[in-house]
Amino acid sequence: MEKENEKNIKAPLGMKDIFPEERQLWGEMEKAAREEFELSGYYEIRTPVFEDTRLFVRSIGETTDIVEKEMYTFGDTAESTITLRPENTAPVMRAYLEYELYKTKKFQKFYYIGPMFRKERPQAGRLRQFHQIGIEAIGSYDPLLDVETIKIATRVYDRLELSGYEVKINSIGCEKCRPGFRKVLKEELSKYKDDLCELCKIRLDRNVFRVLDCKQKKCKEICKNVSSIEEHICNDCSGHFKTVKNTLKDIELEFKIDPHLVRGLDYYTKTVYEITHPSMGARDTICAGGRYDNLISDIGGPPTGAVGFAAGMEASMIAILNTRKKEREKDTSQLAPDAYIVSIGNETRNYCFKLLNTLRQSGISVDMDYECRSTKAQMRTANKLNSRFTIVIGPDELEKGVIKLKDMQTGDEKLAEDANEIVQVVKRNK
RNA sequence: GUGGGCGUAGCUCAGUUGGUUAGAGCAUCAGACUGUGGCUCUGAGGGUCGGGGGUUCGAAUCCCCUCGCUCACCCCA
Repeated sequence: MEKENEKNIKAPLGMKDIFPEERQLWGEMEKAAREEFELSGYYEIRTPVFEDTRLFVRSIGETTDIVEKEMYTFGDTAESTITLRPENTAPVMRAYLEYELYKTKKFQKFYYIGPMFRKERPQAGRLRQFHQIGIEAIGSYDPLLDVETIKIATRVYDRLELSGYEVKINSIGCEKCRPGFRKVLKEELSKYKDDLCELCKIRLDRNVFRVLDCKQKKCKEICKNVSSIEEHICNDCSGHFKTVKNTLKDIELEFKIDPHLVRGLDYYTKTVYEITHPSMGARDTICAGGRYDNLISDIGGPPTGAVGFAAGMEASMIAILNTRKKEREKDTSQLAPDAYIVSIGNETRNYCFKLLNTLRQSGISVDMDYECRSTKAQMRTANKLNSRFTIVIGPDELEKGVIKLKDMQTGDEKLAEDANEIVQVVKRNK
């Protein structure tokens, strides 16, 4: 027991610290996403990380794994519990409903960025606290919006120089035609029941559609003999799907129809899509989305069409790093200060500190030594920080009232009259 | 929740059939005519070999348990 207590405290399982070097890529992703989203009229909404547990139970589906065993749920009041959001579509819909946005402006576009939580075993690109970037277009059934969201996702990835990703789409029907297809599928698959894997035998009753994306060879073979969703969806869904496909072609967006693409969350209807990347491990989806025309009515609102996607930031990042050149990873130029002040002798330190603040005031990023180290050590630090300039202040400079400026690229040194002159030179070289 | 793999210095790893004070590279720090970086050279610090128990004269090495990480499954971004 005592030994347990002596152990160093670590970050909780499946939760990661992000340090400055790698955070740069996070910033890049966020910037690319925000700019693309806003270019298309999507604006940021921030919802709480906690929600009433019932929101997720109703929207995601009571029998899904997420709700059954992966949610972080805590007691709130005596009667209610709150849950750390496992995804953000339901919270955004909740906000839309709660503020009755549909009354004043039915059609709205939002985007969000932030942490999500699912209590599962961590794996490559899959953590307990992970981050998603997503968009939601609420208040329309227009298939053009399905295409718009897909296009936006690809534009963000293009901007981040991710190559080789694949867009897969499918239609899973609506509440009218899905039950019929579910029944047919179950009947057809039951004929092969003995050959299905153990898991699929269970899925047969629990969630037939999941059999379609089983990875077992035998199950895959069997699925080839089964009729596809496309043959069974209603005219409305079929027409919608056709428009989506044709529009994607019109705007020359490459995609593949994947009849086995099934989503795990209950609220999806009609169009579902996924963006995958081959460089990943077994889990290759970096972005997934689709239409969810029943979600708002499921949680108590008026019938409202909606479509959107969520991209996993950690997963996307792995894909991006896999395709980028290695030099870019090491690029620390963003973290380098414009100048580093080397102070020689203790009596110069106060003067240096004043200069430091003057320069910062003028927009120059600058730092100095706080460990009273030798001149050589301070120079080494300036070099390691990749600082463009070094400012050297010793007793000589102090006495003459000048500032020595060294260009670390050329090695040239010169004397400046005052801080303002330093600012000019440094800014010229930015 | 289920299965596989792996835990030796801050990092990447060596470590022979069990055999003295456990090593290297990189990184860190310090020096090389004391006011100047990168390159080179020299040196230093840093490890209860994940933890606990067992076998043995002797364990990083063999056995058991445990914890951690990781990959995969279920499921999902």
